Amino acid sequence: MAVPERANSTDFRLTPQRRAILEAVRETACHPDAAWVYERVRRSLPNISLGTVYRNLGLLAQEGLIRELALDDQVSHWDGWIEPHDHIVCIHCGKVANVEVAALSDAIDGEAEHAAGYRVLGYRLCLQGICPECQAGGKS
Amino acid sequence: MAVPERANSTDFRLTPQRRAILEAVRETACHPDAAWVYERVRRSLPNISLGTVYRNLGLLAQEGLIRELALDDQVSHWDGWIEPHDHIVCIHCGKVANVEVAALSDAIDGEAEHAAGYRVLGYRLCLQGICPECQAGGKS
DNA sequence: ATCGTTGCAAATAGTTTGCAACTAA
DNA sequence: TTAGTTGCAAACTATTTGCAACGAT
Repeated sequence: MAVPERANSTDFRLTPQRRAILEAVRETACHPDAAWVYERVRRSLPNISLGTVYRNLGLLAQEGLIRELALDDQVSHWDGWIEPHDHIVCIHCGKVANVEVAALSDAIDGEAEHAAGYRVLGYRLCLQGICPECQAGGKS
Repeated sequence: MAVPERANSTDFRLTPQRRAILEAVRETACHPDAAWVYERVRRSLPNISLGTVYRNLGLLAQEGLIRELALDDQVSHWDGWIEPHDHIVCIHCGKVANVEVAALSDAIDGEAEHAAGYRVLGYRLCLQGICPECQAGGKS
């Protein structure tokens, strides 16, 4: 369960920019996109560029330190929690929460033989719903 | 099970462009993107513009005549089969096939109470795997 | 010295939009 | 004659890339 502190590649330097990006993604529960991370990191590193943020979000994910989310959005979102889990998106406000659908992995493995002859390696699941706040606000 | 021929809105005209786009999406099993549809439709309507294709893919989906896919791709894909079903993408060649994971809906409903207080309305599932052709081609 | 990394700016890809002309009821 | 639709082109958004300068080993 320990969060990796060290990257996989030997020649992957954890520069101040990368550390700040990693911390920004880890410290929030909001599943941010690149623009959010950019604004957040600029507080401590005002000269960082958006290109560097994009570059390093991808590289950090490649190193296994963060995860790219599979939301149905046209912008990429990122998650500092790298254990396998899924997400639910509020269709009203867009807020994202983590969900663990334990029974799902089994259900999917059980259905694998129906998968048109494909060998099934994994899945991406994203639930849609209404968050507690929007329910309270009278959204149906 | 009948495929709708008529759109939901009264003032939605099934113009030649729209009919051609609809037929193109329905006639193929390849789950095409806008560029593919554009090229296909240009055979019969050489002057159609890409903007019209984009516009009408969205409108046809809004009318319930086609579906937008929830693949993990940065480009939108479309499906003429509008009954609820999911998809599996080959991680080698990108080919998309339909899958029906019957047990899934129940499994997800059963897990709904764990969904961080959200009211669960639906889900998007996309399996990843290796297609028969790539398996035969020696891909692991 | 080397080689990964950065900031900047330009480029790219996919998609959307404004608008005048067109078209069917 | 009106309201929806089209083709065109420009605009837009998210992201990627080329490159010279920088910096840690």
